[in-house]
Amino acid sequence: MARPRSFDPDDVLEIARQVFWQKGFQATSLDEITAASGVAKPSLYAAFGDKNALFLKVLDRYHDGILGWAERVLVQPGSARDAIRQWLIGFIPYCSGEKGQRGCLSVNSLTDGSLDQAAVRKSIERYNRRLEDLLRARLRADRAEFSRGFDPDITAHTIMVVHAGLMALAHQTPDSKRVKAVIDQVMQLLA
Amino acid sequence: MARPRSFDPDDVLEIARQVFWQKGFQATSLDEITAASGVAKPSLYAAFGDKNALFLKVLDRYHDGILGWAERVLVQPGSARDAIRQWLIGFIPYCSGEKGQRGCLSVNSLTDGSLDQAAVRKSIERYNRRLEDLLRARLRADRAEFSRGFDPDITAHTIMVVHAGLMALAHQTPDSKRVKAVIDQVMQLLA
DNA sequence: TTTATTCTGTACTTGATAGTATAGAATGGA
DNA sequence: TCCATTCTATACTATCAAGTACAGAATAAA
Repeated sequence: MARPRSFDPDDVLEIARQVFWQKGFQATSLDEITAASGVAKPSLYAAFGDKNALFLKVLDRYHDGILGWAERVLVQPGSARDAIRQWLIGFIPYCSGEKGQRGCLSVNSLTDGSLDQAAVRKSIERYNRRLEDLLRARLRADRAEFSRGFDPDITAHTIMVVHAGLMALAHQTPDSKRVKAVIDQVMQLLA
Repeated sequence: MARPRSFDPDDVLEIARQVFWQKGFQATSLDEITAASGVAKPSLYAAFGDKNALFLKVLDRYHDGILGWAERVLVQPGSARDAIRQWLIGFIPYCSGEKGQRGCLSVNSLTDGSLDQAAVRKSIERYNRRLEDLLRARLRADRAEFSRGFDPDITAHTIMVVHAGLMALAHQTPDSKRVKAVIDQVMQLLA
């Protein structure tokens, strides 16, 4: 029995994500989000809270999206090798070429010294922990694939490091072939 | 025949580096650098130019420091394996524990979307290129160490990716043992 | 149609910061 | 001692962004 909201919050989060992703948290003003979304500041504040809270919602949404996809890919039947390889290959469009230039919102935020808000750190830590858990679980489950000395725990972490490195260097717009070659080489560790 | 400068520019660059490194470019105000260095803004502007120029000088100085060290370590006698291993091991104090929390100034700047100033990109690209060149040159020179299928070029790039990944994840203050385990595992690729 | 309620848009306040004007201080030479 | 020159410190301006007050618009129920 009141005036309904004139925008879809999820649409605005999607637009805000693009702006934050492109320019980073600090450099993004709410006026830019207003301009991009057509939603004025008071409505943004009413719907999402202040700038920090809005960013946190955007980041969580971003994490959920990637985690959902990872859960699907990393649990598929077949060998652990193939599942993990496919998972890494799936990042290539996002860490090479023009599109890769923005890198990964999560890695960008992690390396942003101005974002020491505890909540942002927590969100990223949780995200990384869950990804690594998925990798480790799969490697442990299919341990029979690998040689005797194989260590699923360290390997899971190494893959996380490689993933973060690819996303960091994505800002230099590497060629997708180059990225693929790195992934192929790292996959040698799963043996 | 005029009043001499009352500060050593190199000292100020060192202090500015610490502040920029801790908080990032955007979040660092010149007032903070003034407070940390004791040098007032007009003197900073006279000596270094505006904030962008100051940051660029800081970043170049940072790059030169690491490159100097890399040149020494990566050219030392013995096997390429040992040289590269030692080089990676040398980063451990900077990408683990309390001290590692700030990460790497170069990686942090690379992933900072607000820093699309061409000059900063160039500086980082040049730095990464020179590091990768050093790695590649050493791997090529000692190719005899490795098996027939070994590819020095891709391996050099993979090491750069791992390096960037370690520096990105450094912000989560990993245990140094964990970092060392990753390095040990990646060194398996040099065989 | 009226009304309570919630949303929206304009315009404002407040605070922070990049960059600078200007006056005065410190130096080496005449 | 005095002066030309260059540096320094205070204080200022201008700009920009976060957050908000308030008036008016839109809805559903009565």
